[in-house]
Amino acid sequence: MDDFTGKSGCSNHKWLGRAHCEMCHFQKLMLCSDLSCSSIDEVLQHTNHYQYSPGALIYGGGSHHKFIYFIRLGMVKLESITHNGENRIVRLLGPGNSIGLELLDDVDFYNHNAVAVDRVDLCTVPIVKVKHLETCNLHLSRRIRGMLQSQLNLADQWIIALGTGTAKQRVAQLILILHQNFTDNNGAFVLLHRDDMAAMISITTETISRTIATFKRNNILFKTDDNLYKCDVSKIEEIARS
Amino acid sequence: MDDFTGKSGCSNHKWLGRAHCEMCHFQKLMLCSDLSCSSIDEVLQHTNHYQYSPGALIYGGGSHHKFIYFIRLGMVKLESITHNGENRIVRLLGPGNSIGLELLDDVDFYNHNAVAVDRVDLCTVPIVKVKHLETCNLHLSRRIRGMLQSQLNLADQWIIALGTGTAKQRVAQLILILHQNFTDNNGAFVLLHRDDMAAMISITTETISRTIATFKRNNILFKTDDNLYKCDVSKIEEIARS
DNA sequence: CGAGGGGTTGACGCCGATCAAAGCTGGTGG
DNA sequence: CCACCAGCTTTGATCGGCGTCAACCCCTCG
Repeated sequence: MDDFTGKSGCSNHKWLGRAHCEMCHFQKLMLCSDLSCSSIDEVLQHTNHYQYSPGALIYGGGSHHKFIYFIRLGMVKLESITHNGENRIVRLLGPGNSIGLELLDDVDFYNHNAVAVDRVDLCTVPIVKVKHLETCNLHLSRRIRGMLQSQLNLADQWIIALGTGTAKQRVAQLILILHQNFTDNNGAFVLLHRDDMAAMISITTETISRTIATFKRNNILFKTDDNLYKCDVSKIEEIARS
Repeated sequence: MDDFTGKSGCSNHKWLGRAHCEMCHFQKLMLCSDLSCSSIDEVLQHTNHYQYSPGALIYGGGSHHKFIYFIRLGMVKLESITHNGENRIVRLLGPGNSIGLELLDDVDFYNHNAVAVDRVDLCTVPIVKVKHLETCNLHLSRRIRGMLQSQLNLADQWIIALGTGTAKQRVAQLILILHQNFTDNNGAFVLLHRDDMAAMISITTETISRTIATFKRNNILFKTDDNLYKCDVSKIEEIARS
């Protein structure tokens, strides 16, 4: 189940081949320009491209794979367990972000469970390779710092937006986040499962369901396609801002 | 008011001289060992040591000082404004942490208001100097990444601990955080103002007051000195874990 | 067809917000 | 030195929002 080195997919993920970074629009982001001390080819030989189906576990807090994951497609949720045993989602990440960066700090385990929400495409790079590159590639180390900073900004936004206010306000904030960060090319977004929302804004699934139902009735939120939604942004904002 | 380059203190902060990093236990952390491409002295000439009194604003979200701050002593709160205009505290930082790192990403403004809770001692380093060092000093760039990662861990903990559960549980979690991270050498900690707590756990000051009152009555929390408290850790944990 | 999982809706009770008032403390001025 | 005031904290009474428990609906899958 934890076979990340071989080629064949197991139940929850599928190997799509070595990464073709020369064709990847993330190359300029992650392995930019001048690699001086190590050949980029050497790294690429250890970079694999996988696909995960919805609900699949990418890594668990207890596991110690030694990889960093660069998200190419789809949505990943990072979840932790609270002290009284509940699941809590602390971040929602999309293409361009990467997960597992905590391993750069010489710790043995990931801090969260990472779970695919959508169908997710990602590239895995062995942590030792990233560490090695980091020591000699200025752009990469900057890029990594930037990714951490942006995740920190996300976490702050999470605290501010989803931790305060009434149920209606929180749901509205969550819809705003989905609308701003996870719209497809038609401007529509996928509504998460009720219990995922509950794990984000600390409100019961029933209350969330009720709130969303009233949003639909008031034509603030409407289904465009199967499980695809659009929203009246200004009204949602108005609700979110109390 | 924004004079950070001169020597004289203004109302809310006092210049304590150039930094004496050779005597500072943070040197090994921030400006470690081998500085190859730039002389450390050049940086130290721009590194100042300041002291802030309780409640003083270190920097504001709107201001663009160009400094990174290394906290040497005391407690700093980072606060943001929510969409409906309330203050929300997103992080509590102590000695060894640094604030203002977001400026490394070529943004013009800080992300938060940074306010001294205690009396705070800190060192300021111009952002351009840090950027310069970062490009040529491997240890420093690793150290910065580590600080960002630890702040990200703090933010996650914040989301998990303070965003979930009943009022009683949240207050207990907050006390645990204070106990774990901000005890003096006697094992006691300062209880924050009620409205600061309110800004952390999203609960009204009245409810917080009531909760703390019952904690005191049940001998779970007791005042040892003027505004210094200790707590029965196991009982607090028991409450926090529902 | 039935079983099962996720979503919706309803009824009710409690926790915590809200409004109000009264202690408490430190600072200021007479 | 005391009187006074302002700001913070505590406590009380009341009300509403949300959690809880339960039933039901809808869709998918076997």
